[in-house]
Amino acid sequence: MTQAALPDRGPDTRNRILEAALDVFAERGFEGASARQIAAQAGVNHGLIAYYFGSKKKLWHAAVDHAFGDMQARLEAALEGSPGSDARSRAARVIREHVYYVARRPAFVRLMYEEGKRRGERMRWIVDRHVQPLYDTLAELMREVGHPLGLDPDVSPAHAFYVLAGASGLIFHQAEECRRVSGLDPLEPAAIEQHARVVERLLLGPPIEDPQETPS
Amino acid sequence: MTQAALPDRGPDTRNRILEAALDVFAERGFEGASARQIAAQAGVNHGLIAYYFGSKKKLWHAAVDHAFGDMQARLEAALEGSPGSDARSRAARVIREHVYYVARRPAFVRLMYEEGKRRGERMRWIVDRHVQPLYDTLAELMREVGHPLGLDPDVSPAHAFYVLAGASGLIFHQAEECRRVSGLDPLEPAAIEQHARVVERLLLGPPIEDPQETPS
DNA sequence: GTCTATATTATGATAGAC
DNA sequence: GTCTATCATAATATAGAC
Repeated sequence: MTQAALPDRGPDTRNRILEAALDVFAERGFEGASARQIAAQAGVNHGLIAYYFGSKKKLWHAAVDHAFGDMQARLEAALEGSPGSDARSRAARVIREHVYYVARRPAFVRLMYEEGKRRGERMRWIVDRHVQPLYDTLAELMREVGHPLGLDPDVSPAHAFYVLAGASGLIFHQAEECRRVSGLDPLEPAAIEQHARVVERLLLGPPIEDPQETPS
Repeated sequence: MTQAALPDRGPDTRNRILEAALDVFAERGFEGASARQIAAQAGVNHGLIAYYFGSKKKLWHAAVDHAFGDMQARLEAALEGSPGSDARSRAARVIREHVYYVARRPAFVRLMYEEGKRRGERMRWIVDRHVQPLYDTLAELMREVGHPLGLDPDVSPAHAFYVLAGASGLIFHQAEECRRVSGLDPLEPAAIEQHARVVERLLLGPPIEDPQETPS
């Protein structure tokens, strides 16, 4: 049961560091995060970061890859899970899946917002490796769905992409602020469901079918 | 003309530090920003920060107050500038004003996103002093406009508030990422106007009047 | 009002004991 | 695999010269 205090817990230690790194990098940014702080949050000695990852920079790369692992699998499942349905239904599934994913991992959104705002090698790396495939998938899906935002076909999909990303994610990115300013805890299940409904309706218009099932 | 290299330029030096502080705090966060870096960007000696503001913390407070000065004046002007018009028109003016403001001062959005994600005294200070009045104004405006998002009256205005803030601001917050992933420069005038149209239509539905004038 | 010098602390990285 | 000790560097803040 309580094997955490024993030695020889290598794989577990490595994962604990990766999870802690996502949280701390997301909260403080790469420069603001200290390796000692990540180690403390993971409950391990700070020397182990060098042992497992070599440097703070390599730890950051590993943490981002780790975080995108889940998400891509979930989005692909949402897209392929309903193969026969129409574009609007698949778009609705993707939107709901995204809202629920983001609500469950606010640190993921914070890291994305943090790194996307600054030119530099980390931004280029994360965009080319992870954001670009997402963007292409979403742009294709929006093309199929027929521009429900009233966009002309020659308008860049970037507007819709960032409207979706911002409308979905900011309330969870700013969860603490939201609590203080409005009294609403956006991480409450009812609030997550409400936000998913708002974003889906916003981007796709009123539902024309039965409501989608709640992502697990 | 070129008085910048002479001594006794007190008020100018102070303002240069405030503008540089907004940029650097927005980009690196409070902890990640160094007073030396702010001084370097302002083109002044780093000792002057202690002279004018006493500490990095007090400089941060002053920079935030300075940044909110503009914005509140602009939003009030947008609300009061068309006293006779209906709620939808005033909401459209506020939304367009907000999109244009955010596009022109991405550092402002970055600082708001940066500080809103973390519990702490800076978040409490900025919310109580600046965000809360904005939220109350927007919530009242949305109540008047009749919940165009299809929200029930008992749904928290927080959903719409963060949908608006995220949909409006993220593309400018992530301007560098947007350029790389899509090729679109969101700070181009045509892109700003396009984004304002998308967000207005998204939140308020298709326009029923003549198009609003472009904010100056 | 501007700048230099320095005290103190914290960081990333490494070497080596167990 | 894990932990302690240590080094070189960079940060904030302060004191004080001009």
